[in-house]
Amino acid sequence: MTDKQEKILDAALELFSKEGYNATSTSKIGKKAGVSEGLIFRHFTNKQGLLDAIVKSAESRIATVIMPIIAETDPKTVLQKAIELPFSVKESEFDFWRLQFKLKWEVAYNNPQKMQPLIDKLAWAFQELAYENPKLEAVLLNQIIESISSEILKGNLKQQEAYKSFLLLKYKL
Amino acid sequence: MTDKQEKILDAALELFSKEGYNATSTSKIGKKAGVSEGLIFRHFTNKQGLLDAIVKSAESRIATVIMPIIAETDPKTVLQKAIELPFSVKESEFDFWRLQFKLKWEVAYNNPQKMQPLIDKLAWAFQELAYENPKLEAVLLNQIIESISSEILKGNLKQQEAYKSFLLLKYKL
DNA sequence: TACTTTTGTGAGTGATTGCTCACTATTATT
DNA sequence: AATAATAGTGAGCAATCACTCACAAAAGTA
Repeated sequence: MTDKQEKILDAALELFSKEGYNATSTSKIGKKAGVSEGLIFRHFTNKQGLLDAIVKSAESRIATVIMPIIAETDPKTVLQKAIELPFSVKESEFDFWRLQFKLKWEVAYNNPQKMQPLIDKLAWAFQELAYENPKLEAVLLNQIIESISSEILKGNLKQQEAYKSFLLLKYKL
Repeated sequence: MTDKQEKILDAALELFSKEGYNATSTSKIGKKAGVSEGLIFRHFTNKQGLLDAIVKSAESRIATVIMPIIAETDPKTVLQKAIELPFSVKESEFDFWRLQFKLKWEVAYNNPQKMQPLIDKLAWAFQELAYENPKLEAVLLNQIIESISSEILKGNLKQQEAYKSFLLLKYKL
């Protein structure tokens, strides 16, 4: 991975995230990365290949975030950490996460369930805590977490601290 | 509103919803609508104007769906109707709703909070039912409703009936 | 009927798109 | 030092983009 390759990936991530995949031209990416347009195709074959590279690197990044929750052995802590997840996203990573959510609405990009391991762990936690319907509880909480994330990324969620406490209370944490 | 104008709007709605705004060319819209490309610009000025027309007609459509809930006087029925909302969307209207959700991620399109009246009504219902934090409860339930809707639109939500019952039970309805 | 307005066409516009390619600069291998 | 492989450039490609415009058909009005 050369220096310029990373510059290209960074520029593409920012532009795809802010303007969208189709609205971003390869010429814009080259300009933003300070690189000739042709180099993009040398390294990533085509525009889709550039997106693929970004998505691939995303998978490990997502795994990193989810891992500490999966590894947790106390069910209450699992829920707590899961709820706190969206509130702890750093602003420097907003571009990255915004792109992830955007891609969910792009038919072109086939979206595998990257959050499934987390859902499974949540189901386990709810089971341990003797909830009546642990699987559906897990699906619901995962939905809540994702929608909080997207609201935060869009800058729409006010009084985040109050909302976090409210949720923790709801799950008796 | 001429016959061909509606044909254009229908074609644009379907294409914007399925492929995305930027990925849809005006030539494709004209072809799908069975109309010369130039006619699009005669009636809607430019491509953005076409999207604007769709969005404008969307507002009344959304109001129609929300109205019966706003008009409801029994708090429990308000919650029940709100929860049932996403499960009752007809497949023939999927294109329309999918576009609404897609636009939320387009920076280009300035998104006013069309659901605010519903959130306010939910807050009122929770207040009536003596919930501790009615406003945050309303925000949460609205988020749940929206995320269920998007999961259904993406074809990702299995066992819908079980999930609906589960939610109704959670809110003691 | 004569005239005006609106609806509709389709060829044509310059700009931009994703991408190629002949070429040079740099780095790695022998 | 000579050779090979890789990294990088930028002009140029056909295709497509959103959009215009001169014109014809249809509809409305007198």
